[in-house]
Amino acid sequence: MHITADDLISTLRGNGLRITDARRAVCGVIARSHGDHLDAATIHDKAIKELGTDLDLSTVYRTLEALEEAGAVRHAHLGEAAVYHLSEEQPHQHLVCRICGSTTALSASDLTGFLSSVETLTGFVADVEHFALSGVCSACTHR
Amino acid sequence: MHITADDLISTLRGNGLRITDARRAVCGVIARSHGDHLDAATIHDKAIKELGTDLDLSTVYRTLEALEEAGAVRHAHLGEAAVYHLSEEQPHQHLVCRICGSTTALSASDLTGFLSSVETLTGFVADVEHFALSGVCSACTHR
DNA sequence: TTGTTTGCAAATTCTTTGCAACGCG
DNA sequence: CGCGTTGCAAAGAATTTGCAAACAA
Repeated sequence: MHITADDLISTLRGNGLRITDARRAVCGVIARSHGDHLDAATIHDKAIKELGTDLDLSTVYRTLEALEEAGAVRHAHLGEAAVYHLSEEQPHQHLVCRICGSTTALSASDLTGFLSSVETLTGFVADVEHFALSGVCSACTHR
Repeated sequence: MHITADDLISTLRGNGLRITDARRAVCGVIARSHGDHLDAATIHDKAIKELGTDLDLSTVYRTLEALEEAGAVRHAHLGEAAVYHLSEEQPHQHLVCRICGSTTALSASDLTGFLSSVETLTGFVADVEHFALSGVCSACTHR
């Protein structure tokens, strides 16, 4: 089942945090972002639209931090800015083309073999989600 | 054979660039860094020692950019700051522990299988070097 | 000489932080 | 009411850029 804004709000409340309009807006944006990975600036813009009033970027960062501490949200580094997404999404490796900037995803099932061999070899439990893999996409290769 | 400072200097000269004390110092630092991945601030410090006189950080960045454009040097993102290294070094994946910050390397041979399957699946030619893989090292797992 | 480089300082980009006012519970 | 939250403005950290002076070729 999909996570809703209310689920996120409940998570915050469950962690003893107070519920404000700012947090409701950010939770709404994240909940509706399913599949997308948004950076703080984008979340900020969308939250302002959702809210009607203004909202400080630092509040967005603080809310994302709270959601991340609560385990509901995670962030990844695909390029310059960090992008945030629900932690329930299934892990996938991002492949970012250094030429055209496009992002391709590699599903979890295509990664398991690699990850278990990494763990066997080094004892390292990798979080593929966190950093993108840089490279050249097939379209740019054929040019 | 190992790349020397003079090789790097020749590369720059070959690209029509002028040779200055600043560039000689940066090339020297990079050439002697074999195996290490240094960030701009570290290269800056070492270059100043090598040079005796002062040297601006922006000059270090510009020299690294020139070396990178010439194809002699590449950079990777392991943490906050970018790190630079000779491009002749054999590709290896960096595994950075998000708990203790330690870095483990995974050799090229352990990666070929994974990389070729990525290419088969998506047509994406990955540059494992560029971004580190985040995760938890075995020492931190056992704690 | 002359077009490149450099140092310096300021601008940028993303993110964090201090603090007084504000508002949820 | 009391303490968590917010907005604001400023601090940071890494990197880039504009410009006039200095310098390699």
